Amino acid sequence: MSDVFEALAAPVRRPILDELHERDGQTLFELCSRLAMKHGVALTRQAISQHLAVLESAGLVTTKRQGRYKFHYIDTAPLQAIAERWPARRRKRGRP
Amino acid sequence: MSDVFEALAAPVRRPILDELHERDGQTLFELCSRLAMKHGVALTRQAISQHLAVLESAGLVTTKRQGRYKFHYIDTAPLQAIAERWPARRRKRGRP
DNA sequence: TTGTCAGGCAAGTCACGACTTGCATATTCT
DNA sequence: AGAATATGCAAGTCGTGACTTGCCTGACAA
Repeated sequence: MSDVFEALAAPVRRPILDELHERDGQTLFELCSRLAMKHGVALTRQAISQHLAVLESAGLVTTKRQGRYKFHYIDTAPLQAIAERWPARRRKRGRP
Repeated sequence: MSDVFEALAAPVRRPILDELHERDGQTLFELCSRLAMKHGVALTRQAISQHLAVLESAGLVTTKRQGRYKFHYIDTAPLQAIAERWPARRRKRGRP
């Protein structure tokens, strides 16, 4: 589970999740072009591929191979677990 | 808000939040000893201090100065926002 | 005032992660 | 078969962040 935090650390990986959240099941090339267009991400294909590998090993992205294509799907389950690790508390005293 | 992710990236900073979540309003020295005891964190006081500064600038920790003591409080509000950025979706197709 | 305790500032080292470049593999099309 | 497409592997560079060390500031007590 600690992989999730490190996966979200890099600023580029958040737009990747945004993209997959908006349009699930994209291929690597698809993601590259859409990230460049809408999110201003100017990275090589290999860079995006490495980021996807990190996200996948963190459980935030699952993949499905089909012929020469590899489709990427977002999995938001680990993200929900973050908020549950430190549940909201009542305020003990007034702090500005 | 992107500071929150970078703040959570370092593995040592998560036990710090755990400690503050369990016992809110600790001082720096208090945190150091308790982290060493219960979480096996063997870091210098300055290291913990720097981590607390990162957590504070990310909005995850607030502080209150009182005499020569500085009390630290956890703020879980930014953590809830993480889960809301990528809301859970219905599964589009069966993926293992 | 002098000593002690809590915390802060600054600079330096060091390792790890992010990107790139270059080549290799596998699948589909003609 | 051969070319084009989609992706993977490996090594190398480079910057940034995590820790430490050393000294300084401010508050309280004797």
